[in-house]
Amino acid sequence: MARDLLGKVLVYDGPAGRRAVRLVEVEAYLGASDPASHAYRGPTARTAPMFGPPGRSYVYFVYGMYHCLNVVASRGGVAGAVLLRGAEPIAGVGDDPRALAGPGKLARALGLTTAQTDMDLVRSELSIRDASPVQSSRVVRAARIGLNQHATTHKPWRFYIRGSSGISRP
DNA sequence: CGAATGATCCGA
DNA sequence: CGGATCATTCGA
Repeated sequence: MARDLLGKVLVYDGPAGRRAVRLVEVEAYLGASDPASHAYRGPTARTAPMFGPPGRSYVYFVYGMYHCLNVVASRGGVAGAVLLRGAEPIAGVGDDPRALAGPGKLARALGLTTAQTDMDLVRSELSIRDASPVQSSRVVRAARIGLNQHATTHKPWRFYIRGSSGISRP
């Protein structure tokens, strides 16, 4: 579940060395039942990772200048992914959480591009590691951000840690 | 092919 | 609120 990614540590051992952050904001996207999902209209070359096994990365390029990182998390055999939207600095990304507040900024701070799509997030240079669970009382559940009206489901599939400074929008 | 569009961000 | 800026997708 998307919510369970909160508090976990994302590590990228890239060309610039180790970069690590603590996830504080995520959004869930389903497949055919979710008009806002890239998997809504079936598989394409770009969205192929979303239809593969869970626990891998799906990175896409948008607006001609930003990359966004997702964790593939199919639900009962149905395509799905979790968009990583915000984090707090741990190592190698400076010390300003605002530089990690937003999916485009997060991917940029880590140095991720579509070259890092479809990677094994358990055992590769891009990985997610367990951390102590975040208390439910610290988690806020809300509507997702940035979707056009038609794709908006109004379902509360955005999760973030209350009070964190690495959040894109309170 | 050509055109429209977008899970964003920044600055005015 | 609009501009930047281009890979991807869809229709002809």
